[in-house]
Amino acid sequence: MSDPDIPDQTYDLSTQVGFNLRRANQRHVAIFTRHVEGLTPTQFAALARLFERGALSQNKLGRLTAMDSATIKGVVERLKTKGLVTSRPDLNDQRLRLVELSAPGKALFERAEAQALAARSETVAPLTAEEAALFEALLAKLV
Amino acid sequence: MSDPDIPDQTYDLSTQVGFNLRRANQRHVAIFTRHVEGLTPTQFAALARLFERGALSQNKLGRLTAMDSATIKGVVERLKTKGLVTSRPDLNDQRLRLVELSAPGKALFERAEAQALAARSETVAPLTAEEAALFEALLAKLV
DNA sequence: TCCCGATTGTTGGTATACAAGCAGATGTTG
DNA sequence: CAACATCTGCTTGTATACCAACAATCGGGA
Repeated sequence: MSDPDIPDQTYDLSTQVGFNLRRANQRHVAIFTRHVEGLTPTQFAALARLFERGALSQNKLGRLTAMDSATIKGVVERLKTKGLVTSRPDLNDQRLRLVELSAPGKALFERAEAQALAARSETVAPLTAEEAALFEALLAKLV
Repeated sequence: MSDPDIPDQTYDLSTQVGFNLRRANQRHVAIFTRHVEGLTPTQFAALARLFERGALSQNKLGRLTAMDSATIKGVVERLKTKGLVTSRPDLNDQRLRLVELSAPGKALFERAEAQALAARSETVAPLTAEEAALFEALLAKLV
């Protein structure tokens, strides 16, 4: 996974953490894309939240998946195009649009869950089990 | 830094690493943006590589900064618009476009370096020095 | 020398990601 | 109840990020 063009030692230290966070994320997205057919990581995250919580307003769903309102709008739109979610106005609060999993969306998520698990395994494969647990704990402090 | 809307314990475990990598990267970009005026993290990375290596072909610069040819093209274009880099054809190999720092680009990078260092510090601030070193070492195995 | 595979840069398309500004709906407070 | 701040969702603009396809160029081998 290491590119001989990118030196490990001589790289400007001041940017390493940010640069490597970006690269690690890129690598994970690539792995996820190979494992999970038809869903991007963000789309999968949205489905996961809807699966665990049921109907949510679009903005609330965005907060739960770390996307701002402009981003979640596009994600929901594409999920709707695929028939995985539906959206309808909230009758009690006319500002809200309630987003909900469709039956195909629920079925797809349940299949995708195992694939996402495989992607996670491959992502942390360069680490031992102990290292992976430690890394995840430290990473959780940085979000 | 933690969002009460995003539960720490009950979140679907299968996506945690990828989801948190994405969030940690988002947080770093936000911190970087606050600290470094006028440069995105990717633009800074490109300037850093050009600073340490001198003139580089566009694709080579892309590989050194982990961007594909389509992405690096846009980055170089915007850096050129800002007058921070120049580009010219390579006389020995007509496929190549050599990209090089301009004097203002070099000056800006040298100022930005300290700011990027501050951004790095804030990014790992939730960790102790030992934890940060460990995290960086583990992260380096994942890129 | 001719051919052919590999590399470079470009383009078009899709998908995040965020800032800023907007209108409509809501809720609170004087 | 009326003024006001807040929230929601939308839109525009900018910036990654990657895939796929393409033309021009280069390099090596028959």
